[in-house]
Amino acid sequence: MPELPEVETTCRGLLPHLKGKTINDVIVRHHGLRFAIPDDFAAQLIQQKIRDITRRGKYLLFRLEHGYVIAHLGMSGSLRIVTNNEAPRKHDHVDWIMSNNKILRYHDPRRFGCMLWTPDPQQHDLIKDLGPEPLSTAFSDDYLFERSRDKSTPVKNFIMDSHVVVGVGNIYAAESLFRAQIHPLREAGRVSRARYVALTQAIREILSYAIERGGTTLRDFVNSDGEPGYFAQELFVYGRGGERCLRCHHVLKETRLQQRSTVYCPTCQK
DNA sequence: AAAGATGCCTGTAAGC
DNA sequence: TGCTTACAGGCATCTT
Repeated sequence: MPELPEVETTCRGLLPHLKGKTINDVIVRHHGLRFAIPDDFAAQLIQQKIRDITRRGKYLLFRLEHGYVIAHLGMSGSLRIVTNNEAPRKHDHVDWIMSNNKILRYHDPRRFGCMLWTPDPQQHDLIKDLGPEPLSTAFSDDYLFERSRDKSTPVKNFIMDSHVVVGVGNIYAAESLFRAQIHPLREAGRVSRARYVALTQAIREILSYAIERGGTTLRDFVNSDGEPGYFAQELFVYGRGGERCLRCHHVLKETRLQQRSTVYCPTCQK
């Protein structure tokens, strides 16, 4: 499941292969992604240079000469650079054939991702109301506290809302709440300022560490599958329901929030 | 307006 | 062994 660190790593990995190159052709083998790829998608891209690739939340933004492509990897998507005309495999839904004979190949078994052209992503419905980047100064120590005062939703739901802050998926929500010792079911509006400062810190640290690690692990996007950049051996609670807390050795509890498995330590997290 | 529920998908694991 | 079923989850969108 690509979380923000994997998307950032993808962005950095693709850029040197694609920046300044022209899209010579686009092959859509399966248009049924989260949002159907329209028939004129290829025509909107062909003969355009890729000026830049950036990330907003978990969205990748390809800046072309005219407009942008917004891409999302959903939970099973990946983008990689293919050389030597390697034959497409199952679930390789889209290829961009580039002027340097490389191919940008989109692979997504569950097809929860998307790929679409837009004149201006800042005005696009998917992008325009997103919360701040967790690694930016806009995600200040006081931000979550101020935004949460009238919220009765569980704090885990609150921090996973991309309109509040982007890039905190299920894994990192669980891990950051554990690190900040906050119970995931606690009402967002009833978490103190000091504890939100700790939570903000935890989110920043965990995400930047994962990006750092993702960068060294994924190295290059040529002929390699972009495997997740988080590391099971470094998870304190996610996927460990029923096992013992690594901090206090009590048994970790598991419940469901927004149909998502939610693991926490009832002793450490209040 | 806010919060909870739903649906999109398929690979994997568990159960019979 | 082979079949069936449950589960995983980002996030837009629908319902309450």
